[in-house]
This record gives sequence, C-alpha cells and structure tokens, in this order.
Amino acid sequence: MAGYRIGALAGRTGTNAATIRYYEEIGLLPRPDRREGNQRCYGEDDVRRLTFIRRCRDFGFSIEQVRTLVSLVQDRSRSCMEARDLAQTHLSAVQVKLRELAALEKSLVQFVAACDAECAGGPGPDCCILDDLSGTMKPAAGCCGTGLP
Amino acid sequence: MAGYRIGALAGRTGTNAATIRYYEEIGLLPRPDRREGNQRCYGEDDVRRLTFIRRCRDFGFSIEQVRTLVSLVQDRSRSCMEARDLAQTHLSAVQVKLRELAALEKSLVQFVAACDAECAGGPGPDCCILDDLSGTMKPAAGCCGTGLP
DNA sequence: ATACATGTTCAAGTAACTTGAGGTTCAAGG
DNA sequence: CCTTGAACCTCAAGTTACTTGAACATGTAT
Repeated sequence: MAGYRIGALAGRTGTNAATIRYYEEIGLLPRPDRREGNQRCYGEDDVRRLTFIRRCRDFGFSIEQVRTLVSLVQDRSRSCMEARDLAQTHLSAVQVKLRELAALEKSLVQFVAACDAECAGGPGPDCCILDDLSGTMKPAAGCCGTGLP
Repeated sequence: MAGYRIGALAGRTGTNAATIRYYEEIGLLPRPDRREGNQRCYGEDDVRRLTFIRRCRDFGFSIEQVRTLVSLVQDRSRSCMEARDLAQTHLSAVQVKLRELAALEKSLVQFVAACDAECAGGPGPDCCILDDLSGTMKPAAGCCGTGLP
C-alpha cells in the first residue's frame, strides 16, 4: 500500500537507482512523495512512466527525444503523428548505423580470418596486417589487404 | 618540405584539428616539432599514425584499445595475434550490437507502419500507440501492439 | 599595410550516466 | 531493546571522447 521505494522501482524497471535520481534531477521523472524518513515513494504511474522512458532509451532515443515523447503522452491534444515522425527520423538514423555496423562486422571477420591464415605461426615480426592498418593508400601488395580493422 | 601544419593534417586524415591536439594531450600522438611561430609541424609518419588511429576509432575501438593497437604496431616483437584477439573480442561485441540494432529497426518499422495504418487521420486523442509505449505488460487488446518504440 | 584565415593555449561544456564519501533509516535477529 | 547490515539520503566528482569558446599570435594574399 505504501508504494515502492527506489530499489523496488529500480527492480521493476531494470533501472539503476542512481539513474532514477538522475532522471528526477533533470526533470524527466516528477519529484515523488517522500515518506517519514525522507525516502522516495513511488506508485504505479511512476512504474509506467519509467518503463516508457527506459524503453525509449533502449531504442536509442536521446534524453531530449524522450522528453518530447513524454510530453506527447502527456498532452493528447497533439497528434500521435508527432511521435510517428520522431520514430521515422530515428529509424533512418538507425538504418544508417546498421549499415555501418554491418560493414564493420564484415571487415572484422576478414581481419581475423586473414590473421588466422597468414600469421598463424605466432609472433612474427613480418606480420603485415598491422602495416595494413596504418597504410595510407598503397594496396599493401598482396598481403592480407583487408583494409582493417 | 616544411611538413604539414595542423589544418593540413586534419584535412588529410579527416580529423578535427582540436581532436588532433586532444590526441596529443592524451599521448596517443607524439608531440610534434614546432616551427618558428610555435605552430605544430607534422610529417608523413604522423599522417600514417593518425590515419591508423582514426580507422580504428571508426571501427569502434575505444581509445584504450587503440592505444594497445598502436603499441602493437610500435613493438613488433609482440605477436600480431594480440591484435587478432583484440579484433575478435571487438567483433563479438559488434555482432551483439548488430543484432540489437536489427531488432530495433524492425520495431521502428512496425511502429511507423502501425501509426500510418491506425492514426492516419491525424490528431486523434484516441491514439493508442502512445499508450503502448507506457504499457507495462497488458497486451493492449488488439491495438497496434508493436511494443514500441 | 592590412585583412583575414589559420594557428596557439587554456578552460569549460557535452551526454548520460556512474561512483564515492559520509551520513540516515529500515527490517530482522538476539 | 539493541544492534547489525542492507537500503536509502545528498552532494560532489569522475567517466568517455571529444567540442566549443575566449583571447591572443602567426601566416598569407592583396
């Protein structure tokens, strides 16, 4: 009946207690009631709100974007289309990042494979892979050549 | 013959000049020679080294990892296998991130699509998508239900 | 000679938290 | 009732990898 203390809220939402206090400080969470001993006391609304916030953060929205999203939830007179647009913008950024990361993964796989193939013997001072890394342009004449890492 | 000034090095490596000074400060780049008027003077070695550093950073290695990589390049008596292992570790992390990002992209696509389908009319106060966002567990009974963003 | 770009140092700001110090409050066991 | 230990409190500072700004010096083109 007495509501949750910060640890319980933290547990229910998978959030660090210090992060909850931080969100309060930056105004992303409202100041909660306090009990006798000055400890924060949260209710279901706080659970919902923090769940929402964490979910948005997990999906890569910035704090400022989350702030906007929260205000959209608060103020229904504005269209949910604003949320849609925000999501769309974010989606585009995610897709770019996704492509970059996929390219990175490919390069890393090649780098590791090249290492395994060429340098398997161990600590050879002749390893050219590290040269590759610092090479500016020269195609490293038939060695590894992954352009990695 | 006088070497590059900081702006030229920045241009050649696609690095912000302030970032170059920062790298110098944290010891990732050596202190360069200075010319008469105290301006930094770089050579080809610096171009190579900074290219290497930027490339590693672009590939998501942390500054500390790059520091290790740089020292590996410097000290050939150690195996390039260390670089391989670092890359392998990094690869695993990248793959996790890649999977998360792919899941995120899917959710965002669904969210935007659901918005288009359900709320296309505009600013309806009945939009349930935002409710979805804050819903803790209840499956939102047949509405949108993307669990997004 | 005079603009104006480019360089210099040093300090502070940024995001989004996390960690630490030093002190209270709460719940359980003896 | 008393004590222990976990959980809580506030406030300050640390983290990562830079970026931005102020105030001044230098280099280059006209």
